[in-house]
This record gives sequence, structure tokens and C-alpha cells, in this order.
Amino acid sequence: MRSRAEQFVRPPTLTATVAEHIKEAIFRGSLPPGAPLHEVDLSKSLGVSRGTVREALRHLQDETLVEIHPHQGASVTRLSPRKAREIYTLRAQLEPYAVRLAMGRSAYTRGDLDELDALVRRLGELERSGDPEHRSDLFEIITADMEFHRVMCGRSEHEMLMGMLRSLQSQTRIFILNTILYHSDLELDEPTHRAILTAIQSGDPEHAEAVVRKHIVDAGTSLVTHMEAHAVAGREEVVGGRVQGG
Amino acid sequence: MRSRAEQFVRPPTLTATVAEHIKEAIFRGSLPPGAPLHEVDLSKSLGVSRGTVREALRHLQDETLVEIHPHQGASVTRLSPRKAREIYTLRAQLEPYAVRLAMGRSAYTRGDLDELDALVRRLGELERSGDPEHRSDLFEIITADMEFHRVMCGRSEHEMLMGMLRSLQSQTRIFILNTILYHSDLELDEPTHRAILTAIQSGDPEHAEAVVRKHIVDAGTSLVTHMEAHAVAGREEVVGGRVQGG
DNA sequence: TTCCTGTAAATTGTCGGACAATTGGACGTA
DNA sequence: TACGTCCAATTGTCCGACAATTTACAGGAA
Repeated sequence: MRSRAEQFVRPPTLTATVAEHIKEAIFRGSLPPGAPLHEVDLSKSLGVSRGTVREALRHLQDETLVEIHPHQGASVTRLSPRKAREIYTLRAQLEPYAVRLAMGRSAYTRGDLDELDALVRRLGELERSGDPEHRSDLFEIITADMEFHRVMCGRSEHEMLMGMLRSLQSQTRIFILNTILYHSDLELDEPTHRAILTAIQSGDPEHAEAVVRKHIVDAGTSLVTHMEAHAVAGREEVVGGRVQGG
Repeated sequence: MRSRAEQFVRPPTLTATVAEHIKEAIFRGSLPPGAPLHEVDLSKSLGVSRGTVREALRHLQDETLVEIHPHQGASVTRLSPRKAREIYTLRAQLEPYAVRLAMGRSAYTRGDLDELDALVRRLGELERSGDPEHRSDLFEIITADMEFHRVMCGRSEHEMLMGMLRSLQSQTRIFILNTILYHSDLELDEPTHRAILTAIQSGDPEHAEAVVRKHIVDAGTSLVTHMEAHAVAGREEVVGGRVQGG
């Protein structure tokens, strides 16, 4: 919280709003991986010009949430075990580092810890009450999960690092939502998140770093194993647990 | 290398060409940090439409090479010690990791090592013969430097990691070009690059990793110290501290 | 049938002009 | 000096148009 005067919420540019809208649809699963993003259709259904849609799509491309093939159009980024592995290995490198940075400066306030605690509890409730077979429930679970990671890393006060993590976590959302949905042997994240919080509270940066890294490595390994088991040899692209022709 | 028939060089989209053109100008220093990027001027001087220029600028924004302030226009990203520290700390995290990945799979071929060796030698020649007070000489030196790092990390075969490093190295170019230029107490990079290559050839991943990390940490620390000492008017916060390793 | 080829439809890439929205600065007044 | 108004410059967004390219399909040849 800054002590400065209140900042008014500026109306963001239309392009940003459109990009946010599409992103949200991807996060919720209404736009699954591979879904075509037709410029004219989008501009008509959103009531904006084609140019604005184009700009929004380019931004999402740079966030690697959509793929653009020249003269063929844009589509939601497709999934592959390889991409999953890359995302999780990078997160396993960067998130522990962020936590170490924050702890090295004793940056977690009492308020931060309370916030993390609340997020862990909320995650637990959602995981117990929700049905991961339902997109809306799964969306809530993933949102709580990502929020925990965001807050956890936020205190690093490392702007560029946070930018990278935001992108990686966005992509993580797509993977979890569209992979787990069809196979509900989902492991609960509440215990590990609880363990992370405890480690942070312990005040030992190296310990916390190790716990965070292990959590991410385990989650990544589990997801990748899963995807590879359900992928058909020779076909790398996987969408929503089904194999797409090449 | 695919065994398929030869791939013809596709004419890239105009937007990509324009973005590349502007990027090159930034790398060469003809567009220094803070330089305004006027949409109409650019479109007229490049002979393309304003929309194309806009798209190109958005891409460069997502690469954090230009800043866009709503209704005020775009400009080349400004420098700050903080940004320098962020860039180098991230590189110090990611490049050693890339080298470790590559060495763990024994991915460096004889050809790779020869290529790296040639780059080290070229760097040495440039550093000895060039005058770092001249932009064109400095540009060549930096290009050889970055090329070494690119090849060094390229064998990691980690697409997403390479994407991040490409962006970080692009920004590194801006920093070096526009900081060193005015203060020629430049440290020669040939010896450290030589040491890195030797470490890679030694076959010990942990050793190589450590050498790479030290090189980047040292370079970052030197640059940040430099910037803080010579803080220029118009720059924002100047915070103490040095680039920390892993 | 299967393979090839050429044509047409669909979609994106790029252009130019137009106007609204916003900003920064010049100007005038107290 | 301080303050409020007006104006010019620039970006944000829209529209319509056409070129370039890909894809689908129909039709012909082996």
C-alpha cells in the first residue's frame, strides 16, 4: 500500500480490454487449445474493429497464449508435453529464486503471511468441495493456486522476473485446465502450499527455496508424465487430452 | 537439420520487417534510449502505413525494447540501474542453467566448440583493434559477445528459455552500448569467454555453470556500479547494491 | 480409383482516410 | 506567480478497400 493519493482507475485502451477478454475466455476453457480466433468473427461479436482485434491478438501472441500462422490465422496455443516440461522447468528455476530474494530482504510482512494463509485455506475448501470435472470449479481452484504463487513471488520486487512468471503462470493455467479436466487423478495442492507457507515462516531461505522447488518439480513431473502417457507416439500435439492429427 | 527438401526463405510480414528495422537502429545506437518513436514520422520515412508501424511498436513493447505511454507515444526504453540489475540477475539465473542443461546431455559437438572458439577469437580481435568510443566498433564487439552467449545457450534445446534469453540479451545490448560508450573503462570480455569455453570443454557441468554465473555476475556488478556512479539527469531511482549470484 | 491441377472462396496483410479522445503547452487574466 | 482556457499535436479507433496467400474443391489424366 502506497501512502500516495488514490490513483483513479484509468480506462484502459480498448485493445487491452479485448486482449483481457480473450485471455479470460482461454483461462475459463471456453476457448480450448487449438480453437481458431477469427479476426472478423471476433470483431463482430465484440463490437470492435478488426484492427483492434489484431492488436490484441499480437499481444497475446507475445505472451505465448495464442499462435499466429501468417495468412492462416490465430488460434489458442496448443499443448504438448515438451511445452509443459519447459514451463515447469523454468518455473522451478525462477520461483524459488523469487522466494529467496524476498526472504533475503525479510520482505514478507505479517499481512503477506496472513494473505497467503487465507489463500491456502481457500484452496483447501475449493479442493474439497469442488468437482474438478467441472470447468467452473477447476477454474476457481486454479485461480486460487496461481494467486498463491503470485503473492508468494510478488515480494521479490523484481519487476522483470514477475513479468516472466506471470506469463509462465498463465500458460500453466491452460495446461492444468485442459489436461486435468479429463483425468481427475488430480493431486491436492493444499498440503504442499501449506508446507511452503510454513517454510517461509520458518525464516530459512534455503529451506523455503528447496520446498518451493520440490513442489514445482513434482507438479511438473506429474503433469508431463500424464500427458506423455495419454499421447500417441509420433503425434506431439495434444489438445484436451485428445490427440490431434498432424 | 531436417532431411526434407530445402526450405525457401519466406518473405516475412511487413510488420516483422519494420520491427526488425527499428530494433537494429536501437542496437546500433542511432535510436538512443528515450528517443521518441513517432508513428506518422516512422510510417512516412519507412514507406508503410501507420497501422503497420503500430503493430511493430507493440511487438517491441512486448520485448521491452520500447515503452508506450497511452496518448503520449512510444519511445526507446529508458535505462536505469535497477533495470540493469534485474536483467543481469535473471541472466545469472538462466544462462548457467542453459549451459548445465546442454552439458548434461553432452550436447556440444565438436562443431559447436569450434564455433565458440572462433567467436572468442573474433571478440579478442575486435576488442584489441576497435575503439569502444566509436559506436560502430562497439556495436561489433557487442554483437560478437552476444553471439557467443547465444550459441553457448542454444544447445540447451529449451525453446522457451531461449526466448527469454533472447529478450534479455537484446536489452543487455542497449545497456552496454549506451553506457560504455561514454566511459571507456571497458573490461575486456575475451579472457572470461575463453575461460567459459575451457570450462565447457572440461566436461564438468557444475564447474562450467559456476564459471558462467561468475562471468555474468561480475559483468552485471560492474555495469550497475558504473551506472550508479554516473547517474545521469532524468534517470529515476538509484539504488545501492550489487548483482547477486545464485 | 488415385493423383494431379487449376480455379474459386475465404482469410489475413496492408493501405488510406477519417474522426474522437487525450495530452501538453501557449496564452491571457487575475 | 498562479490559475483557467484554448489550441495544436498525437494517439486511439473505426471503416472500407484491395492485394497476397492459403485452403477447399471440382474436374481431368493416368
